Amino acid sequence: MFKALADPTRRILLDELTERDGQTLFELCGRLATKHGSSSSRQAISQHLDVLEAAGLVVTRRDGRYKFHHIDTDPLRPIVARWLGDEPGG
Amino acid sequence: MFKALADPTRRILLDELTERDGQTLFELCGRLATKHGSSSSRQAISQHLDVLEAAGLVVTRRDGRYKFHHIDTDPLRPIVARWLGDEPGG
DNA sequence: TGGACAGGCAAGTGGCTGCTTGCCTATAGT
DNA sequence: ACTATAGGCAAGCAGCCACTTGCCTGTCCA
Repeated sequence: MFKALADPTRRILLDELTERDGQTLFELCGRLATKHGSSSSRQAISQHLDVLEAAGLVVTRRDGRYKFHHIDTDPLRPIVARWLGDEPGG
Repeated sequence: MFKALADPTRRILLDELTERDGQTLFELCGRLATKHGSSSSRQAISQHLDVLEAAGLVVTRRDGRYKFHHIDTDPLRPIVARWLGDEPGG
């Protein structure tokens, strides 16, 4: 799961899904190319999304020929509390 | 910084420093071999500590021929809030 | 001053990872 | 049925990363 966060492109994908949840692959491709100047191909982004889904950070929902990607931040919460000692307030 | 967390050995090192702060390289080597069954060599662990230090997660303090490693959890706090939307209570 | 201990630097190597390339499946519109 | 769109699968390649190996510097103790 930590490895899923290690890649900058994947973090940008999470940023995009945070800003606008439920985007399709092609939408994310366009967003990354336009807003972030990323030159990643469709396959590259698709594979990144696979990694994020395998890590549980992204859940997908199919509707016809579209596949919508939704962010799931639940796995993110305990990963840092491991070393912060479960102090929620900081 | 995320890449620093991507390696399991480095996460174990942070675990060790959380449990007992200010350990030397040789102490950490012994701990990892004994408690975690890690077969990492001294150089490997030294390089991991370098990565953690470069990421700002570990600060070092020299005292004679000893070098003590201290964990710094401050960089950990904002990294997840990026996607959690700064909700401290969860 | 010499030896043991704690740590560092640099080159080399194997495996993993991210990306590309090429082709394929499935749905929507006409 | 035909075409365009949205997405998937698999092989191959290049770069990076973790690890090893070998040697070196600096510090404590007798």
